[in-house]
Amino acid sequence: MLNAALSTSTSRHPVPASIKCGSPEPRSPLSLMGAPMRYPRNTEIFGEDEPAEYLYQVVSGAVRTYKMLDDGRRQVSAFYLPGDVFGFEAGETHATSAEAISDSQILVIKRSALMARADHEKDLAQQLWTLTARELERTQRHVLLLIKRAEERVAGFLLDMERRAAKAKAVELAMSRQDIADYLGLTIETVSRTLTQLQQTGVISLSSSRCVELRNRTALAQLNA
Amino acid sequence: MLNAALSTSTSRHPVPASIKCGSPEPRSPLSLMGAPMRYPRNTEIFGEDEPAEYLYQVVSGAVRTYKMLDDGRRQVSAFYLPGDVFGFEAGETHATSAEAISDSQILVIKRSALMARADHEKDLAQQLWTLTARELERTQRHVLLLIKRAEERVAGFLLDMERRAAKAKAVELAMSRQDIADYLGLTIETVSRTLTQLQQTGVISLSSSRCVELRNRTALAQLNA
DNA sequence: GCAGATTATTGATGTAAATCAAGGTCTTAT
DNA sequence: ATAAGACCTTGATTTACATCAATAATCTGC
Repeated sequence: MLNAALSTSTSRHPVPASIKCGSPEPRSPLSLMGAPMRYPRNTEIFGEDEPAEYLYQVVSGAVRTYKMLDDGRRQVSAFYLPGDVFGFEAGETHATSAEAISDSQILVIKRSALMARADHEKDLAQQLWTLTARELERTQRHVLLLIKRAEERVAGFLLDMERRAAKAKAVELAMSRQDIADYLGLTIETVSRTLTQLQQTGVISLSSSRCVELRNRTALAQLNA
Repeated sequence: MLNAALSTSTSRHPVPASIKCGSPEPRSPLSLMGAPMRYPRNTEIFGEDEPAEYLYQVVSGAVRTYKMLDDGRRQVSAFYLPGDVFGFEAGETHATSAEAISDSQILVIKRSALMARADHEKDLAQQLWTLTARELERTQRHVLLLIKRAEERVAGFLLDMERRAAKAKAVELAMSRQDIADYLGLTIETVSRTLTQLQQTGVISLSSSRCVELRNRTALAQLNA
């Protein structure tokens, strides 16, 4: 009952119901001709160690890539939102598996066709190289998150999501607490507690568990330093 | 004295003094024309956010790249051994700082010259792209290490060093415990204790603090799984 | 060889996050 | 509407690692 009191009166609904979450708008960093495909929630897009025949661009929805460890732990490598390109490997096989987090529309581009074109179109070759470089930068930021304390990891994650998400009053989190935990190297309990704590200190506000409003960006940025 | 007894009689010198550490031999993955430069131990090669004018290849010695966080923590991003190429950025500035771990000879190649050549030499462009992709894979393996327990991180680190080092009976660690700790997101004490423990269980043997013999690769691989 | 500095190890204690456990809330289907 | 299941939160306890502190080994120059 202390529990119920806390959750209904103070923590869970401190924001007007009018605040809506926005979904990101598709962007087009690369002029990609490809087949639009639909992937229902939780379906596999490709598997680890499968030949990397295609390159993917999210049109709508969200995607997670991950690796499974032998003992069942899962490391989520990245989240991809509308506009993002993923599945582009240097080698012949995928380094991770990919799944749709929610029902997603995804542009699927044949790798061989792309590479053939890149062979004589320098601009395209350059764009593909840039894609790899961006992915490297993203992964380096991920490393930087993983050496920090739980609160700092969550803060960094929220800022990243906000930066990449549609400009809206609040950030829609497409992924579950488990997904976030596996991305940040934490447990769902720690993620949940940390979010609650950030809410209690007024840094964020959760209108629902998947919709976060960043109320004090300065504080978050400080945690992310 | 328990201390002294332990360290002198059982743990510290269980291997014949004859076991020598090997240093890696220079390899040449890229035919790089560049100026050979000498960097004394602990000198800076480039700084974070500096314009990335050069690409570097280690000839001898060892290099660490790292980022400093606002509160003084240091994240070591990577170690580079003879043959390795580093400092190649997609953007115009370096994402990390780089320092020589030991006195090092390093080939320094002008980026603008390289890029100009790559513009009409497709093979070279391809090699440069591959470099970025390799770095990405390396960083992804680093992420995978950081979500694991201390013992697993150290095991993974040792296996990586062994794989990259010269074929020799034992692996020479060019870097300090602090460097290793900052790479693995641990403290020097935890790194030290973990190594001691691996030695006590017969998985490795330390002829000196910088020279490790992997006695049970299977056990290490299991930890690294 | 010895003094001082640097680096590494070890021990005692503290703490952030994991684990274990129980409810609560939201979603979906009947 | 209600039941079943997935997802999320919260509390109690444990634990892996950090921190604090001291000593030991190794390196460097005199």
